Amino acid sequence: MLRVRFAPSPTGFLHVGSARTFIFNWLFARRNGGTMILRLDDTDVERNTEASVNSIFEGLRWLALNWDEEYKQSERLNLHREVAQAIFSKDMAYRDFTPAHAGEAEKSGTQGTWLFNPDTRNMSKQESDRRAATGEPFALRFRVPREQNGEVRFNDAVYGEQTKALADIEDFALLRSDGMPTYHLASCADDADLRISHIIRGQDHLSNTFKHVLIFEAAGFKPPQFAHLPLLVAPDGTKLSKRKHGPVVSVTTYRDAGFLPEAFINFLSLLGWSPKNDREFLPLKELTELFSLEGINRANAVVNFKEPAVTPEDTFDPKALWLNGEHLRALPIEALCDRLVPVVSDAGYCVSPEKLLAITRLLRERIRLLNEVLAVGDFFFVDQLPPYDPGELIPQKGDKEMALRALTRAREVLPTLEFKHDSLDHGLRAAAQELGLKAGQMFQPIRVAVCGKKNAPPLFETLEVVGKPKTLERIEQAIEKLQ
RNA sequence: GGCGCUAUCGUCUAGGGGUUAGGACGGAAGAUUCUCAAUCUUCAAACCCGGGUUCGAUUCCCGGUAGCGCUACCA
Repeated sequence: MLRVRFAPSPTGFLHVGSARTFIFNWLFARRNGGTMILRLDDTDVERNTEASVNSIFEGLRWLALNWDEEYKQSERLNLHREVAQAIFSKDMAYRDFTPAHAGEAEKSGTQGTWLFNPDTRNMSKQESDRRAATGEPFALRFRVPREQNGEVRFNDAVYGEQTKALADIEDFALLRSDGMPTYHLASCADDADLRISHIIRGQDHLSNTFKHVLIFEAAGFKPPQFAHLPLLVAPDGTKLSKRKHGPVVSVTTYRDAGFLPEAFINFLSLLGWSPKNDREFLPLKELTELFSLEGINRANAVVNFKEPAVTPEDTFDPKALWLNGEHLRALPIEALCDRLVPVVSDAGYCVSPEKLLAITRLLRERIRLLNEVLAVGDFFFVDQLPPYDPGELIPQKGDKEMALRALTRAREVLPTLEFKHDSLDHGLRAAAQELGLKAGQMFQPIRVAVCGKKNAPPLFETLEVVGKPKTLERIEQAIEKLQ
């Protein structure tokens, strides 16, 4: 039975790297009829927050990819301790009475590599037992059998055969001095207990995997299949981090900007994985059918945002924006309209369903993010147009006088027309001809008058939606502006 | 410092002992059009460096360089 897990540690919001790991696990599970497990790796009491747990669920809920089982490591501490005890009883771990953080300076700082502390590693069983009996706190360390001169090996589904000399692996901790399991122990104990068959996770764990193999074997478990994913990095090449890169790496930033979850998933799936058939636009269904571990790449992938990020162009990878536009346009018009409802109402606008549907039709090819309807189609929603430069009313190769003539003629003609595409088309073209204007020279002043900007959807359809009273009112205002 | 991993257009990637090194985004130009967008066409744009192996390497091997990761009683 194929079982995979996504195991975030709740120390911040859900970021895109984690989301991608989740997505790859999900795709793999669904592709192969396996079980998707969500496990909160919350053994670091110091750094875990409830807010982070909520934020992770919030992000996952938005993705709308379901999981089948759910666990919390903090509720499984007995299991972790049992596994630690089993390893200790085989003498493959030992007590380290060094106070926490005491050896930090020598360990990490300078040039030498810290591997173990001979004093504690070689402490006699009698002394160890005696000191433990007095209640002196200790951490439990794995006794890496370095004297065997052997190596640890495993076969990674992405990176291939991996080996590392035992002599290069330090005596890592299994239990902290407060009795809490470390990540390595808890993770392996749970993976074994939950019968995880494939561990798909970030490449930052590739080096750790040697330790994990050691734990699995010491505890008598068969290690699962590992598949490490290349990291998602910022344009500067460093690993995406919440601290360094801020909200641009948060899943909720994408949600709040008006991404469609299916587009977001599509975008992330293409970072570090390829279907190898030149397809880029991939709905979830196809992604699920196409996904395989063989398509996973080994080199880190850059999420191409710009810093400092202010506009969507800066904040999001251009391909993400493009893909979202594609997914937007692939949606049936009613479905897109439904997605737009909360965007419009959250902005404080009140529009009838029929009108919003008509607006959706006009805007769908002009937006890449849901929220762009607000900026691109503001004139559909507001009563009073925001201020604009009256100079915009002046058409190509024309002057103020021409704009005025076009608008005054429009003011005369429009009341007599039915506000439907064909009627407006005939009426306004005829008017242009009478005035000796090109169609564009007639239309632009009207467009700017009604929309408050030069770039907008086609004129007749737009007027149809804006309606006769508002159109005339805005033309009137434009004429005043020009005079 | 030690160990591990990686290296194809600006970015995401395909490919692989002999190719005009393919696609996508983005960029440029053009077509279409009442503007914009969408759409279509075209163009510019890459095999990190040095040694091998070979008739022939971007591809295989070794070395270098660079980047990233791990090196915590974080995960």
